[in-house]
Amino acid sequence: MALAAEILGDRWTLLILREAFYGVCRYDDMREDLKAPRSTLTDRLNSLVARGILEKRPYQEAGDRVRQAYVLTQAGQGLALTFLALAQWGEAHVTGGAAPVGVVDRETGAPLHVALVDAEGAPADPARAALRLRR
Amino acid sequence: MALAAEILGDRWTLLILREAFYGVCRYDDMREDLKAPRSTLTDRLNSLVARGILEKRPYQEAGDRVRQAYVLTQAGQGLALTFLALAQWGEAHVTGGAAPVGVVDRETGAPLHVALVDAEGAPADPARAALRLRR
DNA sequence: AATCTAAGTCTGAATTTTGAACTCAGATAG
DNA sequence: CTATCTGAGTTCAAAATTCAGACTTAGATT
Repeated sequence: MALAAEILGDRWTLLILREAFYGVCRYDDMREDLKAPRSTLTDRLNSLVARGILEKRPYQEAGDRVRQAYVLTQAGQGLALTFLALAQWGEAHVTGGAAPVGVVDRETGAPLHVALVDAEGAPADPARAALRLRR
Repeated sequence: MALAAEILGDRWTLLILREAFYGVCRYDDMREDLKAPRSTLTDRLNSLVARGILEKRPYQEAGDRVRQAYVLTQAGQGLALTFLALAQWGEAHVTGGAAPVGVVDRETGAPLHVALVDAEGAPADPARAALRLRR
């Protein structure tokens, strides 16, 4: 987890990834949303690409020149659960219970949540969880 | 989630919280484990206390003077799922699948994992999840 | 030929982080 | 009682990072 901390332990990186999860993928759009300094944004995007979390994909809209899109890789998508858990936490503990957002199924709109489950999918109490070395 | 990013978006804060989850609660123990500069560690611990994530609790061991312990508050405990999800991600994507650690039930040792579930507890695909404003 | 725009690079000033040394208060040793 | 030790900080100057804002570049448009 030390490496995960190294990757995510940065104010802008977390926010950039949130943008990516929202589907924002262009440099200037992110810059506008986040109001991050250009040099810092460039730097963070490059590290995320170097780490294999984002991918720089050239694309071309009709009658326009080639642009760069930053999109989540498979590994980047894998962070979704972490972000959802974080959003859920913010909802419960930071905004004081008056939840402005919730996690839902994007098609049916049914409420979803992140939970700890055992091998059979039965819910488990997070307080019982421990990190163990595997053999 | 912007606030969550503000709180966690920091290299040391993430590592400090990991220590707290492992049960390390004394300043000097953390300093030794993390090799963080004293001033930075002091600063981060204070912000975490100010945010209500850690609590500074005086305690006294027999024949010793009073010490300070930094322990997770209820809100801090709430971050467990986020951390477990992050550990699970690191396991799957950073360490290249050769997982050194896993999440288990601390009493039975049964493997656990973080998952997205619907209202009935049935598993859902994280790719289907979206953040929505609540009415 | 001049202008526009997305996506940068460059620059010097402001802020944050760092390591090392110093402080302070209570416990314990001599 | 005086000296010493230790946990938990402060303080300080040097080094690294971040910032805002100006400049650059390569295609597309006027």
